[in-house]
Amino acid sequence: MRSLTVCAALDPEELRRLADILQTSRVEAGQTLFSEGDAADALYNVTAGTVKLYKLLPDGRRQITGFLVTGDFLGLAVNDSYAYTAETVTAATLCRFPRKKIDALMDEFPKMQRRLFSMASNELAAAQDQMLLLGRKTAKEKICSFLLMLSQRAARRGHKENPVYVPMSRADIADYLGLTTETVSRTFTQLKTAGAISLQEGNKVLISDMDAIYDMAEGC
Amino acid sequence: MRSLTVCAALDPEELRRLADILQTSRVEAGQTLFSEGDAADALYNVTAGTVKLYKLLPDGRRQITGFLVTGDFLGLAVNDSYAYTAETVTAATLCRFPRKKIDALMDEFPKMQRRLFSMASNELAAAQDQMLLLGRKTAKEKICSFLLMLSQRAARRGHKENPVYVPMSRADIADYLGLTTETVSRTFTQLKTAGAISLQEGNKVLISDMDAIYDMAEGC
DNA sequence: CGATCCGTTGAGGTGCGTCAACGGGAGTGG
DNA sequence: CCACTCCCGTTGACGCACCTCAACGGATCG
Repeated sequence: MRSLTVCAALDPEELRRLADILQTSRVEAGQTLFSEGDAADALYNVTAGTVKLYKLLPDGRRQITGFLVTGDFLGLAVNDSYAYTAETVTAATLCRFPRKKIDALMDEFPKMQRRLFSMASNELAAAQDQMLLLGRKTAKEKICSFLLMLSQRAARRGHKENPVYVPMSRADIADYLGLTTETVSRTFTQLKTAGAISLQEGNKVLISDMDAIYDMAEGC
Repeated sequence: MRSLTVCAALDPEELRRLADILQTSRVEAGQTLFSEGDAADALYNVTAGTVKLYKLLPDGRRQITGFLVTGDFLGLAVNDSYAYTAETVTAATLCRFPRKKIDALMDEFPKMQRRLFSMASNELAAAQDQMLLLGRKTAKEKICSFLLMLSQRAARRGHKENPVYVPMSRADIADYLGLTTETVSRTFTQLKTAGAISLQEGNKVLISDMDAIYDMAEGC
């Protein structure tokens, strides 16, 4: 079994119990794991690939609230129903924990609950950063912040921070940053022309002037 | 001692222990409780009044990430430092829990930790709604969503849902919705002219056409 | 080799921001 | 009691960052 972030703080006994209840599954790109409003009967942990979460308005406008990668969990729900849709961006593998069983485990192992709480706190902080981005940053600042987020996340997972792997489409990036695909594309071109980045094979972005990207992410 | 939302699920013994460590304080309007980057040495629970949380960009642009009222808690931190500034909107009373002591209590009383986790999950869901608002809604949709949020929150706390008490300034509303004060003002005027709302004495907004506000909040 | 999807680029429009002015209420001081 | 100032909300005129609509090229696939 792959090491799971949720489980990092657990002892062997707890891990064994967890392994008993999880189901691992492989999902190809572009598949819906669950939809907004579905009964929230499970918690998921991403062990490979990228997953996006999004909410829709009645007329189809979409806001992507997060891109999840290895170690992230999804499926926290409020009223026993999911508040967002989850869809794979790339092929992915996930661990599925039935909610009833995980609730029971949380009572039994406070350390696990604490770990989940800590992860939820981190997500809350990330959500607040994203609100600042959506409410107050310009298109260029949004794109630079986005690239930096991906870079820093890759570094934290032990991958190289540059070039950055950007598996999602322009449409997904736009719906994450509150822009249109055209504006995303134009802004990439601007940054390319300015010599701050260059686009490479395989959906990779080379940040050639990291300092400039840092400054532009915060409007300095 | 007033009943605290964090404590709703606790038994008398737990409540007594909690009462031992909390400090209650009265704070007037416009005071800063703590600033972004400060050492996060305490958790707070609002027992009266309204508090706003915000983040700043280097050039002064501001994003308010939430307005907290009675029962809400604040002070969750990631790296032992606060990720946002907290400031009172109206005069308020708060309970302050030193972090070290609350951490110890959480280990002792899993029910309390569970309650905090559940509140964090709710905040996460609210944050995702706010991202949809900031990234994809128009000014009119934002204002209508905001009024509905205040109305529903008042109802949940046992107050009447209409008229809605709006204690915050146009500038605060603007920084919460990703707009300018002028646009907030103009949009209120539009809604007033359309007969959907009317402004009353004492910072109250009467929603005269609730259905219209509902529809406009989601772009129907 | 047509069909589809995705990213890019251009031309033009617009919703909201910017800048400015004004009026009312609250606080202050004479 | 009356100036005077400050702050807040409102309104108008104008500009622009980003959206909309459209066209096109390359990649993938049957």
